[in-house]
Amino acid sequence: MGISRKDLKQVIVFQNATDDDLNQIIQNSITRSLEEGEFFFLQGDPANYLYVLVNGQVKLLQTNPSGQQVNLRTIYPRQMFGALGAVREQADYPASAQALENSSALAIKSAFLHEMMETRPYLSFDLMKLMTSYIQEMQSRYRELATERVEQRIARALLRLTVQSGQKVDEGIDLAFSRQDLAEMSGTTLYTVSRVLADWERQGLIRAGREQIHITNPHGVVRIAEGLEK
Amino acid sequence: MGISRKDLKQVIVFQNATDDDLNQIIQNSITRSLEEGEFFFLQGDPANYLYVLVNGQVKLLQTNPSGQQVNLRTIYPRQMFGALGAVREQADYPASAQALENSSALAIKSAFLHEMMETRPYLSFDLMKLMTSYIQEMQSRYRELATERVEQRIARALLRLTVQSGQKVDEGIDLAFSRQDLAEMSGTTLYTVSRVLADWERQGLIRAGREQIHITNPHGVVRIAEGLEK
DNA sequence: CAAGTTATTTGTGCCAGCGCAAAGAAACAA
DNA sequence: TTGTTTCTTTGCGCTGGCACAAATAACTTG
Repeated sequence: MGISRKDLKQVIVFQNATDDDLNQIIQNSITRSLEEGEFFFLQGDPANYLYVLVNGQVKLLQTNPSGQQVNLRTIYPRQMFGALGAVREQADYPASAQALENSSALAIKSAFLHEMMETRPYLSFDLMKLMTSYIQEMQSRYRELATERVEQRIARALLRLTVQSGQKVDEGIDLAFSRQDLAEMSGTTLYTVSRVLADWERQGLIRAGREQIHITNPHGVVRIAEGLEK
Repeated sequence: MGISRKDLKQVIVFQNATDDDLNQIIQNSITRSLEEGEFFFLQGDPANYLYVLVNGQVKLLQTNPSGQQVNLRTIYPRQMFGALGAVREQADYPASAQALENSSALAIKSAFLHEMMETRPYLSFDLMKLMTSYIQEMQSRYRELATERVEQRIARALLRLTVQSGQKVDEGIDLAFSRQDLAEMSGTTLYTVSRVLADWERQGLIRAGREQIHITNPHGVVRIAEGLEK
């Protein structure tokens, strides 16, 4: 199952690409399909390809020498990942990309995009916009981790997920993530996440189940995220 | 005191610029000189200018709604800062830039660079390289903050500073930073930094004074940063 | 449906690191 | 020199959140 020009045009970085450009990109790429749990690439691998997720869900994570890992971001369809390598030659991926469910992605040769960018300003330009948003997000998350307490960070993680993937439901929002996921996203442990969620459930803010969270009172969660509640 | 083409060429982002480009940049910019403690811009201001530091030292910091702040990075001469606004129109600075000592910087109109980039691929390209390095650094720091303990983070902060600004001395490295600075850089409090440094001094790793740290045993600090010591 | 696997909850103990406060030391001013 | 400011140290109490372990609970598989 391939990807059409029209699909590719939905990708933020390619929104200004010409049809001819898109065709070239498609010609210089292949589709990779992975099962849940498999990796598109590992931290430290040479960054020879960049990816556009076609379907599924992919987690970007970084591991430190002693094996602990943190979630950097979750990738949804039509988003690009692994693009850092297209900018510097001979770069290595600074993070790993793991499929959270069966996923397929378009793999574009880094060197090819690199070359295209040298003659197509709009492309670098759109990629830069993407990068600035990453920088800002990482800066905010860094600040949050440094200055905010766990409850607040978990609330923020939930809200971020809501924006990215939660389907709005009349009486709340449904999310499908494990305590472990949440812990990695908010820089804490699954034990703490479990306790906090149990607490919120008692307060009637959410209803929690196995690998899913239903936010019944989004406003209350926002208040916690903002640090308005103690 | 102005800045010459030759100086500007030292700036990483402008390394591939033509003389004509550099002249244009100089013509579309002004020099701003600030006293210690003053701000080039504040978080939330419209990002109308980007800066190239000519001399002095500038701290980029982010503040949360309740006023706590974290250090994002320190800028040294010939480095660019506040560039995010050149990419998105109508952007606001996501952080504040404060002069750590009397400093002067070349202020370039964001809109002007924006325009230049539309016709000069090399420019966006070099700026992208800079951005990727920021992203990677923020990702690492985020991971460190999430998974490493205070001692380790302080050691890393010291090493980062060593690379950026420390003059190598035969028997060690001299750094001029306050406990407060170190605390903001490693996401902790000045009390903790003070205690940790006192401890290291007892172990003979460093000698510490008011606003300065002399690393006598760099290798030992590296070991702590790597997490090899308990 | 029984057994196995994976996710979650919860109790308990513990300590790293925070926050406050107060005192000391260095730098600066006049 | 003496006061003032700024930076640093240190004692002390406190607690948020971690670590481990064990019990549930939910899902999967044959």
